[in-house]
This record gives sequence, structure tokens and C-alpha cells, in this order.
Amino acid sequence: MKDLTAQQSKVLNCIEESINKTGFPPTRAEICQKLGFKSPNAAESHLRALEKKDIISIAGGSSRGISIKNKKSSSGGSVPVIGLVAAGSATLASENIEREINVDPSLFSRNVDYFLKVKGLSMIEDGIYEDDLVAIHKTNDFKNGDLAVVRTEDDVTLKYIFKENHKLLLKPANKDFDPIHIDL
Amino acid sequence: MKDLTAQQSKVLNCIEESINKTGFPPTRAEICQKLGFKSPNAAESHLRALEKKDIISIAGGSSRGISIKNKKSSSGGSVPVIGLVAAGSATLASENIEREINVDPSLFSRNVDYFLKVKGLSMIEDGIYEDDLVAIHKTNDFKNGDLAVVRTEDDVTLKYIFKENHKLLLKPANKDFDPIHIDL
DNA sequence: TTTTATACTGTATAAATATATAGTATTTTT
DNA sequence: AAAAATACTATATATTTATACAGTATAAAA
Repeated sequence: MKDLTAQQSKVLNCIEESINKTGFPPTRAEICQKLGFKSPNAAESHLRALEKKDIISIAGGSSRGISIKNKKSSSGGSVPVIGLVAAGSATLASENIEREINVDPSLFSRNVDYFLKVKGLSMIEDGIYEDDLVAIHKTNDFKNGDLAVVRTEDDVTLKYIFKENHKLLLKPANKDFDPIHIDL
Repeated sequence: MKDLTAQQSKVLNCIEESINKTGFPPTRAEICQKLGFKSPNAAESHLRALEKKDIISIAGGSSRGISIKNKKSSSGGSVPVIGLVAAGSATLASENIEREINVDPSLFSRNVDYFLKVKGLSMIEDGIYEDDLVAIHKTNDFKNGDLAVVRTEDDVTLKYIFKENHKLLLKPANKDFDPIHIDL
């Protein structure tokens, strides 16, 4: 796949967010509003660039006619498995990849960027056990109560994420630990 | 959930099909075209009825602003497990339900109506093993190559379904069996 | 029996939306 | 050095689309 520019990624992200939040793709005007463009043609040309790179398809003559071409391979894409390391950042760098597994992308409602293997028993209350694989979708778009990978200075854990006014509340599934509040 | 009328179900199905095929919801005019209505208000009033019954939500003032409210319960819906019976029809009748399991609906890209437990080894070539659970989504909307539950007179099996002109081709995963052709 | 819901046709229109054209400027590729 | 891609502003417009209003008819609920 051809690389996307920073702006093209933002537009793609904007489309994903719209579909996740509203259930349908954005208009040109909505993309402009979200990304601060002042001309509808700014969105239009980015969309055409994404179409040329085969990332999206645009249905001519119909409103909100944007769809994301994500079904990469027909018989299951390969997704890396990353061990849940205790400290440091879990990146997609090859030294962190344990193995690759094949999954049917249509099994999940969102694109799976990678899997994390669960260490420890902190999620047992939610039916997530040691060595289970957690499918991770990278996004900035979350809803209250979503289970997220939280990366602090000295830990990588799974926590439920809530947004309250100008604070982030991170709630662990294990009741032995207290919720964490973060100012924005 | 309140029951839907036959027409309302057709409209809901039409919306699902549009989202599955194109990636975005239909317009009033498109619903009319698909279902043979001659007035846009026919679609409009069905949509308002579906909205009143809390099946869909309609974003005012925006085109294609239809989204299906499917995230029934926030902490995982209960989905029945049906044994894959060798003969007869596998219905949702209580005598066929083996047990109920809780799943996170957002795990799957489509609504899961029920699970089927796999019997026999015919799907081994595709990584589907005996006693595996197959998540089933009831729909009339399929693409070539989709894996479907096929119910013939004396069998209920999983087969790959292809549509060719006026024929249906049912391809078993097990190469010991021949594909089946059906005239429409 | 009266009301409410269902199930449409037909017409109209304001608003939403895609999309073209004309520019300018910067960066990347050839 | 020239061409192509990126990254926009600004303006305009044909078309799409939601949505309201006026009817007609039937079935179901109160």
C-alpha cells in the first residue's frame, strides 16, 4: 500500500470517526469543519488522492458516498501478535512481534491493527484470562466505557476509559486497584 | 422490542443491505426504488415508524442520516446456541437451544442471531473444527464466496455460496464432495 | 365507533451536497 | 530544470436529498 501523507491520514481518520460515531460517512463540508479547512475543495482533493491510492472509493453523484476499502485480502489478513510488555512502549517494531496469525478481517467490526497477549490476572473479572489475545484497533475515537490499552510511564495495561468534562477516568477491571484520574 | 410490520422489516433490510453493499445508508428515493414505492413519503413514513420503535435513528438535516440502533445491551447481549441438527430445520424454537452465551456485540461486524455448533469434520480445510461455534447472521443479502448455512431437505451444512446468472453454486469446503448447482 | 397506526400516491421546495473551475504556493519526483 | 503531486482558498452551481403538505384507503386498537 502506498504511504499516506499526514493530511490524508487525518482525512481518513475523520471518515472512520464519522462512520463510528454517526453510522455514515461525512460530507466534504463536515471534513472541512473537523479539520479546519475553509474550502470544500480541500476535502475533495484529499478524497480524490485517497481514492487514487485505493484507500477509499467514492460513489459519484451520491451524497456521503465514501466507503473505506479495508477488506485487504480475501482469505484473511495477517495480523502481528505483540507481547504485553511490562514497561516501555509496545510498538509495531519487529523485535516486539511474537508471531503472526491469520484472521478473517470481517470477523471484527473494526480493523485489527495488532493483538496483545494478556499477562497477569487483572482482567479476570471481565472474562479476560492470562495469555488471551486482545484485538487492538488503533484510533483516537473512543466512547465512554470502551476498553482501551493505556500506556503510562511504567506500565501497559487494559483499562476502561471514561471522559468526564476535562478529566479522563481510567477504571481497572480489578477492584483491588483504584480508578485513576487524569487532567487534560 | 416492539414487533415490526412486514413492510417495516423490508425497509430495515433495505437499509442493512445498503450499508453492507455500499458502506453508507440509503436515501428515501433509493428505498423507494428498491421496494417499488412511487412516493418518497412512503419511505419517509416507514423510517419514522422505525425511529419511533427505536430500531433506527434519523439525523435531521443530513443526507443518508440513518443509523441502525443495534447495540442492544451495553455489557454484551445473550445469543442462543443451536446444535447443528442433521435433519429438519434449525429454528430458534426453545427445544433446539442448547444454551445461551454472552458475547460483546461489537466484536462482530454484523448482528449475531445465533450460534451453530459444528458437527463432523467437513470444514477442517478451512480451520473450522468439530464443536466450534459459528456465528450466524440472518440475511438475504450475500456476496459470492460467503460462507452460509444451507438447509436442504435432509441436511443442514455450511457451504460457500456463489451466484452465477440464474444458478446457485454451493461449494463445500471438503473436496471429497462435489459442488451443488441449483436452478433459480 | 372513533381514533390511531399502517400504507401508500403525488407534488413541491428549501437545504444539503457533490463537483467543477480558477487561483496560489510549496514540496517531491523525474 | 521541468513536471507532477500536495495543500490549500474562493466562488459557483446543478443535482441530490430531506422533508413538509395534501390526499386516499385499510386495518387495528381504544
